[in-house]
Amino acid sequence: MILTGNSLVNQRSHMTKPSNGQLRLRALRKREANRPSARQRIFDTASELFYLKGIRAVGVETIAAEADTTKMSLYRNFPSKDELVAEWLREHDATFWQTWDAMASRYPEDPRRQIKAAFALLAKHVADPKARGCPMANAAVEITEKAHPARKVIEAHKAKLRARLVQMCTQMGAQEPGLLADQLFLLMEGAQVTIQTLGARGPARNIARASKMLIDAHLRA
Amino acid sequence: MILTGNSLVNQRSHMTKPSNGQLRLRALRKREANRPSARQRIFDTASELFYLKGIRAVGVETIAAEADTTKMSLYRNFPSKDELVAEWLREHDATFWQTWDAMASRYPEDPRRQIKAAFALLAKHVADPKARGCPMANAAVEITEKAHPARKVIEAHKAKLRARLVQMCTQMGAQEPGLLADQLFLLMEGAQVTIQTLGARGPARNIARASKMLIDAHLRA
DNA sequence: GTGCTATGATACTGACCGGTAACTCTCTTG
DNA sequence: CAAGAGAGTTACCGGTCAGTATCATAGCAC
Repeated sequence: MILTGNSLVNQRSHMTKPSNGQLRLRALRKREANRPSARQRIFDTASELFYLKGIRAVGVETIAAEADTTKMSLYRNFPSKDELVAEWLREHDATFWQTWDAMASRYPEDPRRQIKAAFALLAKHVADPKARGCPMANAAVEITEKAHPARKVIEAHKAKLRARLVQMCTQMGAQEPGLLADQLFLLMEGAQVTIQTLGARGPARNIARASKMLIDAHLRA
Repeated sequence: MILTGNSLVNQRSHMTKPSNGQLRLRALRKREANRPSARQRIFDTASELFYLKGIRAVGVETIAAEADTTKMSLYRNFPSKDELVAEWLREHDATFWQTWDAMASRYPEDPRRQIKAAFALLAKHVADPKARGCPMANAAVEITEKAHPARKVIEAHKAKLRARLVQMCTQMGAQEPGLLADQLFLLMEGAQVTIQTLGARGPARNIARASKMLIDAHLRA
């Protein structure tokens, strides 16, 4: 115990109280209508930071601070940073397929148009100067440990995408659907990775034409 | 100073000496004929570890230990870890173009064969189960800081590669050399990145056929 | 009111990070 | 033999890492 002026101040500083001004501020912020839960804020912040700065470059402390909460709330909602990363990718997988299926259902029975729409979406994403490629592929580059919980999410996602492409190419009547699907896959992955080295004005900007030409060549055969 | 038994032992422990056995071992290893310099060992070890485990995943201490030396030797030969990373990529750039030019000079005036040979090399690399894609592209994913010394190395490398492809496609007589070059570039980058998610049996294994078909389609036009 | 749940705040652990100081040893070159 | 360069060794620095313990508080349900 330390004697300060005429008041007793407990040495354990987690017992010291914030000023009244601070208290009122926090109370106000907490009462904000529709304020997302701590879990949601942490998840959203982590998703953004992982994508923009990279997984290893972002610490849990930074995530918590940026989400306007503390590390304890992070660890109350997620078992570990690795699991938070895996969760982020799981959610990305879910929304990816949601978008994909919505797009596909707009052109039922027309795989050609579906693929065209998919590449249009990709072209749009790849033209965004803030984009930093595919979260899955980037994570695969950063995470080399075979046992990391995110790895199976990544591999499953990419395997599913490849299978979908094969399916579409088959429906389209391509003579070598496997080859065409892989070619399209390589174009997609290439576009996402090149924007990180040559930007939106690099090879990625030709992604739509590139895919069209490839499909035409296959269907001509 | 501490009195231990009847001998004076300086408290500063960096003055404590290793056992005679340790000394003899180190002396022997040091005298090994043709043992590369500390700098070389550090550089080689760092290159391998950065590539296989990732840049951020490898600490300077680990590099030094794996190179059978210490951190001090690392910092005597390289100003910082960031510069060591940049050096690694600079060397990769140099050997890349050495290989490329050697390959190109084997088929002078025949850009078609040159490209075929380039993709054959890529196919071989991509089939290696230990390969982890392109060091440049991987580094670009890991390094998000705009000021990092490695960034300009990466961007210059990829820009040069793209320019070379355009040049070759032009020589080949393609009607849209820029488009063909970008398509080939996307295939290359895609192949390197997909082996990290779907392995050598993924889409990357069709890289040679994919490029051939693309070139054929362009030349037919 | 009384709990209960979610959240907040702070301090702490042990490990590791990149980077440096200070000193010793050995080999080479003159 | 002397001088210098290259290399090795250990301890240390301040900072950050992921993860935990402990207590406080605010809102809600009953």
